[in-house]
Amino acid sequence: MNTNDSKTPTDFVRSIVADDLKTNKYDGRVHTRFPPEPNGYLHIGHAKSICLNFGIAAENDGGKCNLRFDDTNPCKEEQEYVDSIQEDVRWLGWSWEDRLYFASDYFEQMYEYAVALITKGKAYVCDLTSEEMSEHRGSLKNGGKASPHRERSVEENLDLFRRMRAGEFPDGSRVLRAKIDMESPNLNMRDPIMYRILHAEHHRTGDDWCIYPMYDWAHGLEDSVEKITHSICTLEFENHRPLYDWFLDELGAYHPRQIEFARLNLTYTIMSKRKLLELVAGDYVGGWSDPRMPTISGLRRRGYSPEAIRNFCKLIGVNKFNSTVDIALLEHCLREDLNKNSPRAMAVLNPLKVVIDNYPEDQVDELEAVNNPEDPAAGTRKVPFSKVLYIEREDFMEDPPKKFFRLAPGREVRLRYAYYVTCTDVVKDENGEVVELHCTYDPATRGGDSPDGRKVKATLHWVSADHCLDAEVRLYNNLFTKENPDDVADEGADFKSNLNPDSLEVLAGCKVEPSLATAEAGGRFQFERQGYFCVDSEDSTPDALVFNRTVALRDTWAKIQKQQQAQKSQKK
RNA sequence: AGGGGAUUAGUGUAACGGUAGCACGAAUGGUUCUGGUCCAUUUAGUCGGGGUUCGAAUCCCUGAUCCCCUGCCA
Repeated sequence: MNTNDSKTPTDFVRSIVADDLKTNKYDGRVHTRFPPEPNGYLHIGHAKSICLNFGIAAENDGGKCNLRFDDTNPCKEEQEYVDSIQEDVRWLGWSWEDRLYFASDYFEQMYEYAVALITKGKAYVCDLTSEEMSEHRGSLKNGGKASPHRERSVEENLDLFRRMRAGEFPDGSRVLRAKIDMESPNLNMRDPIMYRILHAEHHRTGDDWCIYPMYDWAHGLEDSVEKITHSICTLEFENHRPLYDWFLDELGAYHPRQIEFARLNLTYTIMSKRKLLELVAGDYVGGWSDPRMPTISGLRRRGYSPEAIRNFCKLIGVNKFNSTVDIALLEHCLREDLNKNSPRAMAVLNPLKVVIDNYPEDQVDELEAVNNPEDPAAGTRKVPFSKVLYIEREDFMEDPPKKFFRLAPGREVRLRYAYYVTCTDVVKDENGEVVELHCTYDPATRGGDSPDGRKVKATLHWVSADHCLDAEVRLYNNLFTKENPDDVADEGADFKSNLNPDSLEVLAGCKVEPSLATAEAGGRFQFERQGYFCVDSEDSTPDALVFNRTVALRDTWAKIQKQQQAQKSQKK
């Protein structure tokens, strides 16, 4: 079945949207938003949210989705993140058209709304220190107690708040709080802070402001100003919804509906921006776009296609309970897309020299190879064949076990698109290491088929020694050794103790077919019988090719080998 | 005696009182000039206990388990 064509999944969020459309709750409008804080790079978990928000907008007539930066905390946010986020959303294939917004653009409006709330007697300036406020807040089981400043007059509050904005008070000396209910079992309703004083430079507003709005106060207003219909966020904000509703109701402002869904978890992966930042800052990886990172930029550099990621997001569904998706599902979506769309090439990662003894010394055959068996339109190309070749070292065994179908002394195999060859001799060095093979070829099998109908059990990839290009190949494995990287053995250890020391393996001296000379940065290929690879977009040059392994092909031989080894060790 | 949310094969999800289905994974076989792809088959589930009903994953009661909430983060 072609999962790309599978119809749009129905989930509880889409059901709510459909119901609201039916009852004409928002005049038939559907307007969502993706509201990242620009304090890190986007990752595959964000892709789930992006596909949900932009997806819902795209599926409904006239539906819109805004890209909005929730830049209300100047201490953590940077322009670099603003830029990368836009690049990533675009690369994933979505468009916010002309609706690029910043929460910081609404600061003035938010200020006026705050004045309105103060005037209504529903907000007050509080001078408690953060420690005192924490004490006053009470605990999960016990109610809080009122701040001594709770009953300040409207006039005094207005004056104090104006002076907060004017910069008359130092950081942390005062806050503006909503006057709600210090007894509420929901801690978020115990007179939450709306504004704090922060004499910090904001990446967009500079030093225009020294008071900054808190999330709960700001976010609903942002949604309201943009006339969002469905404000989709993650589960941990469920407890904040009463506050979201309270602010908008007290203000009598346009009121979107907040809906919470479960964030994505993936096996062998961390999704916390804080932890990802820790890996980058601590040089555990080569940056946000390291191909081992679950960031969109990392996946892109690794060779993922946007289609694969979008299809993955479609398959995982949307729900209200936490779950952890098997990374194998992501890789399945990847292979499915790459299999259909990547041109094939031959590349020998771990070369073993082969001399075809009965092949003429200076002859070169130009053999025709299929570019993509899944796509006839991709056409064919010529691959040069000559007397000295390289094959994959692991495609030869001197003493092959059962079920090993590849080359061995005296055995005949096919060289893909070329000839049948038979191994006649094995050359070893002083350590007994195989360094060269001698074979004979059957000229009648040119192109790869035997006119007498003779069968071989294996087809090997190869390159011509005189024509091939050298390349570096980077093999990637899971960044963590544990399904759940936070599952740490020792007290005091953290997720970094589960980092996989073999997450990157660099292979030098790989031999690739000459057609790859013109491969463009980021270009994706299937190296036949091995996996999907792409030209590294940062380090590859025409003189020094670098390929990243995006994902290996499924490998049943590896499974058989594992079984055989398991059986062997059982017998012992 | 805090509040909120949730629980369907190994994993992720569907079924909205009417045959528990799909995908991934795993296993087996077939096809194949990639041990890939493709095809076929198999595997395996409603958190427990009560009820309501002709009929319950779905409604009610009850218990268990998991997640979130005491930042001047979002």
